[in-house]
Amino acid sequence: MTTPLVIGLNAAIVAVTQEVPRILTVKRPDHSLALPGEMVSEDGAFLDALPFGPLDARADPTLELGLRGWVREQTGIELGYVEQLYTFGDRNRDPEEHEGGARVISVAYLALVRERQLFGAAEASWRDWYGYFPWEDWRLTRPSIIDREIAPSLAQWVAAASQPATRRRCQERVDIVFGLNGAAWDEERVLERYELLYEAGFVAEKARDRMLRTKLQPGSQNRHSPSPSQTETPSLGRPMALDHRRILATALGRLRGKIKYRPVVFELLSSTFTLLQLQRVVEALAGVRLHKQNFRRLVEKGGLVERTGQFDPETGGRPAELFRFRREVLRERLAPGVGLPGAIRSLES
Amino acid sequence: MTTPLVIGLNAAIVAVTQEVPRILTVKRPDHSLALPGEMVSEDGAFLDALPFGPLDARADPTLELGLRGWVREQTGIELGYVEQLYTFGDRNRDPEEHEGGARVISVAYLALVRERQLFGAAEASWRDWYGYFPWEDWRLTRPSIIDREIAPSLAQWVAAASQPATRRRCQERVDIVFGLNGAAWDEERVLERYELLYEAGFVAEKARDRMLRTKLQPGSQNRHSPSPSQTETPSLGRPMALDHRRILATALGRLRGKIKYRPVVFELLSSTFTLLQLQRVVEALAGVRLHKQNFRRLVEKGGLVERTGQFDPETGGRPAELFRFRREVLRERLAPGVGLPGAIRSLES
DNA sequence: TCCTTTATGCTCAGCTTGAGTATAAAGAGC
DNA sequence: GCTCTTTATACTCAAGCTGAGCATAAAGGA
Repeated sequence: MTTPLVIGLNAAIVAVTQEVPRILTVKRPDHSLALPGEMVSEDGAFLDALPFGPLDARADPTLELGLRGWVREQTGIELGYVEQLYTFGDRNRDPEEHEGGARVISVAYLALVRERQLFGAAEASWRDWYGYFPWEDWRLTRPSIIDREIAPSLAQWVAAASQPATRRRCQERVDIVFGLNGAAWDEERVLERYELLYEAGFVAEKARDRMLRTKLQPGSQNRHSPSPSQTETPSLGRPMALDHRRILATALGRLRGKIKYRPVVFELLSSTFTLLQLQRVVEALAGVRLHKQNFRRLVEKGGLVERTGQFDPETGGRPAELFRFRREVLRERLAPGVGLPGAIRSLES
Repeated sequence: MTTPLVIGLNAAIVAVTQEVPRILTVKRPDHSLALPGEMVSEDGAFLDALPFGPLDARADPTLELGLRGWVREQTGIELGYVEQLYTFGDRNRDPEEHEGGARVISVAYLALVRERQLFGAAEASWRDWYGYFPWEDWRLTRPSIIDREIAPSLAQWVAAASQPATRRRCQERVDIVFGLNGAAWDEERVLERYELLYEAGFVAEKARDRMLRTKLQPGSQNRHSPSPSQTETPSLGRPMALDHRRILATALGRLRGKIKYRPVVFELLSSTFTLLQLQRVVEALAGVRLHKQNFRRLVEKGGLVERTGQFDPETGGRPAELFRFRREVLRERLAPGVGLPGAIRSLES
């Protein structure tokens, strides 16, 4: 009767150590290796994957509890801050497994953990997330990969479109999304950038998915507006298993948005910190450098932190005062709803 | 082996007509009627429900396409703007159906449609969403239900807590969430408000769920910190089936947030409109009155609209110019990322 | 013509933001 | 000790945005 269904629970578990944002990955056998003419990850037989576990429909009372449960089992990490991200349900998300049978719907979560911790069972490791998205780190300089590879490749892709109107739309999209030709870089558009590269065929996942899909359904023709130049398609960024890089891009974009209006960064910091440490973590997430004095002004005036009176002598220069997060703001935050033009409080209009 | 799983697709379909925000509901037989001593909706044998359809794991290539498909079938509405909201997966979301068997995970979507439209099959109707959340409409005045019913009821609930510390925390939460005792009203906290009322036992769904749950699992004791005074528990707002009011609250909160930073309101308006019409729609969604001149300044300076040169003579006073949405802003929006203190564009820090 | 109603333009003070300048406090080298 | 380097932190200033209101314009009706 009904096709069997599996609910997968994926976690993008984020930590920041030494100014490097990291994501917890596990090794997953590369099923595509069995096929001929297949792109293979550098490591050979394994691909990076986000920690994954199926929902136990009988035992897990809640999706989130299910997630916490097997993350604990699998990595020894007790998750703190957890937030549901998105539910991925496209068919052929997972063209490899379950070929005959079950369809996998994945509910993805974002989790923030405080510092890197040791973990137990599975073959897990922390990886710099900019390894997967080298074009996202603008802290030191505009990433060279953009001008060296992305822009030319995408230009080719745009040029390959037959209709002039299509070409214009594609060009516009490329410019907006990657901040080219005068458009500003918007650090939140992580997912849009990844999806554009995927569509254009410049990430390894695209080629892999196409190959697997045609193998599974030999009759199906997929028509993408402009098709990538088949000559030397670059493979940008480190690939992941299945659609996990898409999930990670979603997580990254969401997190970059969220730190701007909710005090979630503190989940990543130890209980006391200097303002520069705080700033560095925000910068690591946002992939952008910030103005120090203004940052400190904002944070202090926002009542987000309070002084401890203690100092960190390890700064190299004048010792920095240690601060702690003021949990009270969670309750105070009276008007996080900035944005409505002139919300009338007095109701006498 | 595995408990059977069903993926449900729920849609909160929103339209605004004559300054009333409406939600598309269908009638659903009230399964709890079969039980003794049950709270019943005013209509008797039926409860309002959000349109719902199961995912066809074999046929639907995408969750969103599945949703669009059966919304078309069921109501004749062709959805335009659709956005995934949240995935609800708690066990006992649906204590009525599937008692022996399947667990239902619901992926909820928010959809915006342009004006009210006619529809085809099922018994569907548009309802003022403030019927479900009478405390959310602050346009004319602070809703009287807050001081008349909510505040006293919640005060009782707080007082019922045994621990002083618990009492303090609950009081704080009540104040923040409902804007009492000096806290400001935050129109985005729709879900928090509903959940607080649910926890405290002042919405009909709580009593119903509790009854059904204890009936299904007679042994289970649920312990909520303070339990509601069993005397005369009010039933605030019109109830819905299952957890649909929770889903609706999620939709409302999300929409109220989104209109502030993405031009989605225009999905609800016809192609040309006066600025006051635009403002009224925003106000209907936000549940708050806005300052007219400042609203128009913001909208115009933001480049969101352009004049048509035509005028609407139906205003009652001086005719208002008709505007249209400038689709280009979708491409322009160069820096929607307001919020990072001093993002350094020049990268020379 | 006057009044009412809505539309629209303009002002003004207070606050926030972006970008600096200036000063303080530590350690290292002499 | 003094000087240099390094980082921390305080303070300034102009530009722009926000909240609130005043003023004028253009219609219809008494």
